[in-house]
Amino acid sequence: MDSARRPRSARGDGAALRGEILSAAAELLEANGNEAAVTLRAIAREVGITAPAIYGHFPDRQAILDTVVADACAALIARMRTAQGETPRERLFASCDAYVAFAADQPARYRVLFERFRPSAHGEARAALTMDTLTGGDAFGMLVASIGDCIASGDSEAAEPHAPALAVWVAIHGYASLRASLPRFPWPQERALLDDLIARLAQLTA
Amino acid sequence: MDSARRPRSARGDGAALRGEILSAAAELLEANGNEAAVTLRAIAREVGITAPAIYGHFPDRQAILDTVVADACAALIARMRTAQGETPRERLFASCDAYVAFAADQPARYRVLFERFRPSAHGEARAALTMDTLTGGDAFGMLVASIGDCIASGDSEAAEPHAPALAVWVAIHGYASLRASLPRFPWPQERALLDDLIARLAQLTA
DNA sequence: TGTACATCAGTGAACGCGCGTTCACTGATGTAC
DNA sequence: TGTACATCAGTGAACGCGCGTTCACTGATGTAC
Repeated sequence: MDSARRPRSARGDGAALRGEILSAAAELLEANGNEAAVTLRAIAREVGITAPAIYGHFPDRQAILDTVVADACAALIARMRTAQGETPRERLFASCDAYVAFAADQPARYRVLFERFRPSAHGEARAALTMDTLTGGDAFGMLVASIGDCIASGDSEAAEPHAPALAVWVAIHGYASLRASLPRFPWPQERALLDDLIARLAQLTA
Repeated sequence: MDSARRPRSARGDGAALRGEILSAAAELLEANGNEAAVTLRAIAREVGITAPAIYGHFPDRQAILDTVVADACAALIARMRTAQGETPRERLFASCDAYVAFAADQPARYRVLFERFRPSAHGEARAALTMDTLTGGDAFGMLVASIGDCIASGDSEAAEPHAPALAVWVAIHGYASLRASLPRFPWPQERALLDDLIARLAQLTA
């Protein structure tokens, strides 16, 4: 609740407010854990402007949420893409780590990401485009490729990469979601569980 | 949107409305997919009464949502408990099936169930009691017991049941959540994926 | 160099809406005498 | 058997609130002549 008034941007820097609006929206989303808390008035309070000033940068409230989610999606993919590793096996673990770390760092955005794919009662699923991005050539595609590399190098005993990649995705999604939902559950220490899920489902060799 | 007015209950049957309120709340939750849609006025419209009539049966709006979630939690556990099977292995599959089927039938309630465990910014996590119920002696405990039986019968190669049970829980939660979130994803047919997850993570013998 | 003007980056007041909740009430129905 | 009364199961009007969005505006700043 930053009640201080924000100094007006200089002449050419009107676009600076756009970024502050998006940051505030993301912050409100993470702090409250639900989209309903991200109101134009709450954003305005956070940024230190009045609510109508937002309309200079976004056509309506929904556009802000759409952008926050699209940015989060891009960030997740970027994070997976830059995951490093010496061997195919290490690259697979690094990609999964990046995925899980993203969900741990930005749990509300991670959750809202998936809520947006679900076709709603009113109108079609939002961000259908981002679904293709996530499941098509990118996040899921990277898992398939990574497991394909493990098969080629002999690190995985799987016959083909698609089915194991889907199994791994389901498992790391479950891991990320459940850890976020049940922080008080006595989770095993370190990475034992996550590594076990990946190793068994990607059919890695001992 | 049932706009017909509901006939007044007979003298002793005032409690009948309570059930109709809970059904309408659950229906609104499933139809809209979010808690915000479950308003007292929407419930009243659905049932065919006026909103203040609800206060005869629940102290406030939150109590209705709490009850819907608690009922869902009890239904999930009951469904798992009545899952049948000839062998330990079949009983494990049947329990997991029951879990996944519940999430598929009542996706919004399943999701909200977990949202409630998450400690929120304002106040502590609601329904901490139900968390113990779900993770303690019941849903998770049933998985542990079931895998323990598989180990005893030689159906599982695991050394102990706790870690595999957690892995299986994570995986079937991921499976249930992801299928609900991405209904348009090209999921493999039949039960191939789910069975594979369970078999590998519970370390079942071939 | 001075000045009129256009533009930019917002403000402040107001609108109509649906919401949770309260309050006083109403009309049917059972019970006591 | 009749009647006064208590109780039950709600209704209807109203409250204050925060919301998304609109509208007319304002004051600083750059630009043309």
